[in-house]
Amino acid sequence: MEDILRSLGFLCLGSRLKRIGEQLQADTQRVLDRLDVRIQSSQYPLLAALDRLGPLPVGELAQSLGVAQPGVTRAVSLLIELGLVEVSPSSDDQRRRIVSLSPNGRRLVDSAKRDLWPRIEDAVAELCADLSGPLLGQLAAIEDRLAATSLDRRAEKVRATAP
Amino acid sequence: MEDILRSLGFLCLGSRLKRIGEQLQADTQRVLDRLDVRIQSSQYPLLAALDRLGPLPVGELAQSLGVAQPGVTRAVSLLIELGLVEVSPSSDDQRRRIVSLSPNGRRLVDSAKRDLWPRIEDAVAELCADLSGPLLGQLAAIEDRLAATSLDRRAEKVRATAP
DNA sequence: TGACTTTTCATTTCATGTTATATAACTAGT
DNA sequence: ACTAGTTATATAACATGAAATGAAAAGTCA
Repeated sequence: MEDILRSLGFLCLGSRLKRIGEQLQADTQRVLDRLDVRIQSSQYPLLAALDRLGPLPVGELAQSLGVAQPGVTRAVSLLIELGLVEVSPSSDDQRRRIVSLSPNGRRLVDSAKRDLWPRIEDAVAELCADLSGPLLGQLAAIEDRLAATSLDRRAEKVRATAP
Repeated sequence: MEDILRSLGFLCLGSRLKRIGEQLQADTQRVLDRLDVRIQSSQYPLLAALDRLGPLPVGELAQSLGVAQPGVTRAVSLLIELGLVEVSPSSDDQRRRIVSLSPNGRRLVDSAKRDLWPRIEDAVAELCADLSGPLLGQLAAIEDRLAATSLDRRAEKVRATAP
């Protein structure tokens, strides 16, 4: 069965990037599910941003993640319910709501930095190893490699071989 | 403002690919809006698949597009409402619904192939021109170029310079 | 032939992105 | 200090992806 997005090349690059990205996220989610982490893989970038940059107002968080502000507002509400982040009003500007990691969120991030993220990063790095040349060719290689061995299988192998 | 997804590299490659893909699609949508084409840019791959492969049942359409079947069912319903595709039952298997371009859909695809798609393809090709080396570097270059000149602006320029 | 399994598609539910808009707080100009 | 504009966030409406589930048709096998 012909892969239309691949055949169309540059014309459908947007759809194709989205498709590959979604597959990577879905595979990452499977890794999380297997480890009984109960958050969505897509929430990690927000937590990582708070970890890296410290407490931030909603708007700056959106900017640093490169997404629209309503998406961050919604994600923050969800993470508050899960008890992973907290919000406090800014002292000098009552409109701003400063988002920060809660103690539980801190623990989650610390353990992810130690145990989870390196594994995923290694799996993705392995997936992209030795790629070079034009973008479309690299994307095709990634798709082929993913079809042969999904990212979550790779993540297991990485763990198995790491000391 | 630090771009977290970029800083995190391979760890958030999935989110990053999605983000770039969404931006490309949004820019493409702006090109369509300006030309008063009233369909979503994300519908074009489906129409292109029917154009390239001829009438197809829903399942094979989903497979050739690399998306899940419910997405295709929904997109087809929408395109039927717009009068761009038609569905007919398969003669030998009553479960299958064969999707094909309607006369209006045929006209839309033909005009897009002539006027629209080459312009978008050229703009994306220009966006990705002269890229080489590691994937993350190419993605960063694409993001930087898009930030400097959006894809819809590039599409206009391409048209302006083409004879 | 009749019961069980598989296949195909539709529907539902949910996650997450967008844009548009409402509201509250801040800022400036008179 | 009042009015007008701007900014920060929340909310609503919509688009689109996935997974789970349901229902009908086809296939299989005793």
